[in-house]
Amino acid sequence: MKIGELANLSGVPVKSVRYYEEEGILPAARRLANGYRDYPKTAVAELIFLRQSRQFGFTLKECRQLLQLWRDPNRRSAEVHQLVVQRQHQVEQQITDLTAMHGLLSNLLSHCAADDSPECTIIDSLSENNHE
Amino acid sequence: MKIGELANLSGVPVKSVRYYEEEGILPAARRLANGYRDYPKTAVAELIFLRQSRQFGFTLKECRQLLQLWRDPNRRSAEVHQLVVQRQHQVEQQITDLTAMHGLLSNLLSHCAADDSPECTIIDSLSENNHE
DNA sequence: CTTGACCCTCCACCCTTTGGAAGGTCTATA
DNA sequence: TATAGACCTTCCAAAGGGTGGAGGGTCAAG
Repeated sequence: MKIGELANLSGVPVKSVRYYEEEGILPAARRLANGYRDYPKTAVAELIFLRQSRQFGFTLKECRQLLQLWRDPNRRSAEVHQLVVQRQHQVEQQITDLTAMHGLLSNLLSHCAADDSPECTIIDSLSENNHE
Repeated sequence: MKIGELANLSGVPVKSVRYYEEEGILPAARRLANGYRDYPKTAVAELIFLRQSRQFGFTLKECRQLLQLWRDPNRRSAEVHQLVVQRQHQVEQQITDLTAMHGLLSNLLSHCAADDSPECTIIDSLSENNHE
């Protein structure tokens, strides 16, 4: 299977497949006589797994670990679980941060006249030094 | 005022100040005879405003707009308001996305045995093709 | 005269992709 | 047979928002 078909079947862009190979996330593909990359059928599942992992926000490094576990028939599911828990914590942290930010933005918005005058409580708030 | 003092007073790293200048977010600083950048006192407030805006998640492009409004005595506060509303929407979208992701991750975690066996429902779920 | 704290510029890297240029290869059709 | 067009290849650059370091200049105190 050539890279275009793999990309189609997996939903991962051709460019990304090549990038993953370059980064060592995927093993270097076999080559046909003309230099084209040649993939086995199993590569499709691998790429799908990779795409799904990325969608869950795992970095490529984490995806590499996940892929290694995916390929390892002797993996311990606890290890996979651990990686997901870690990711879950990051997501929670991000939600916390964004929620706080949302509150602060609401605060800014609620005090602003939002008219044609130059007086602007938002500008004023952003000018305050929260440093130190 | 030299760049180090400006950095100290504003809480923005020296490197970043130079980067902002290079990116055209800040006007090019005057230079002393020895080539050192020389800032007026007002630059401190400018940098503080910039730092605060960045903390609210505005991109540098948006910060440039905000800074222009900040400097403009004839600004319309409605325009500032608009930028903040936009940012607020982005934050809401991100929270929505992350919350959905959090739910999916919880789902993954709840079904995984997390022990020494290789059977792993997480791996299985990530292998499913949600594409097309 | 040296030390140390500043300052300068320029280059490279982080991460993940995407776009494009320049070129090779294969198949189908005129 | 020529050529179009759909593939494939590699390499370089851009994006955002900085950060780190090399290599060098400047200045005040000791």
